[in-house]
Amino acid sequence: MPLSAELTAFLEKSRWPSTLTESQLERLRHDIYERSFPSGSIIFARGTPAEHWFGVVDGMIKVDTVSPDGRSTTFAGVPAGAWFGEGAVLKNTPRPYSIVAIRDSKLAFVPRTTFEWLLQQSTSFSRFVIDQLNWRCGYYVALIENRRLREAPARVAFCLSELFNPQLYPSTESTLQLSQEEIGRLSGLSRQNTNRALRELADAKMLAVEYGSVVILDLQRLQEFARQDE
DNA sequence: ACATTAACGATGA
DNA sequence: TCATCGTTAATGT
Repeated sequence: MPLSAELTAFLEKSRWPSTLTESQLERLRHDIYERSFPSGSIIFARGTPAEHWFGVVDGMIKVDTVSPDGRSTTFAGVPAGAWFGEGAVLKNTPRPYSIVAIRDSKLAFVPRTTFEWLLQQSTSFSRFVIDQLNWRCGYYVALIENRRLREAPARVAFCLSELFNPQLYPSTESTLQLSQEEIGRLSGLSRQNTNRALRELADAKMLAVEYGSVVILDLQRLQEFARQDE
């Protein structure tokens, strides 16, 4: 069965497939498949076995947990163009987080056996996965620093600007279709605080607030504002 | 004090 | 009609 044009284009713009040999690509094309999820749907609940590595072809997903009393914490937002889930696949343990579609989304599924096979077959693929894990680690170190030392606007600036991390999220578009509620979850702030922080950032012309989305106007200043220590 | 939650009307898709 | 937004009031630590 031939791949859809959309999935083919997605693989072509991803960094790692171009480093594979033709026979490795052949197996990848054979094993990979695509599925769609409506906004708000739970793609995988916490605790389900990690049988796949994922690419976000379209839309946006988040990784979060829900406590017994119904409150949720978001650990990461993953925009279109990114690959994720290697941690749980490598450990071969149940997923410690839920994966939820924030918008209507399309995901590429790479089965665990294919993923493991590529790791063994291709040093450049292994290197891609190592780099990916390393950048994630760096992200969480910076996140902890940011959250302990900075005020709300800088926290929001950090979470938004990190969605443009070229290694982890290489093709994020400047309009982020995120409600202020979701941005609050990502930043660890209430919606009301998020709203105030966003309008401060908008006053400084770093971004523009629109209905159901924010438009990044000056990514460099947003990054500087997120990281500068005061 | 301060942030978070609750609650409200207004407004956009 | 429903989601989202901006604001104010109540609540909690």
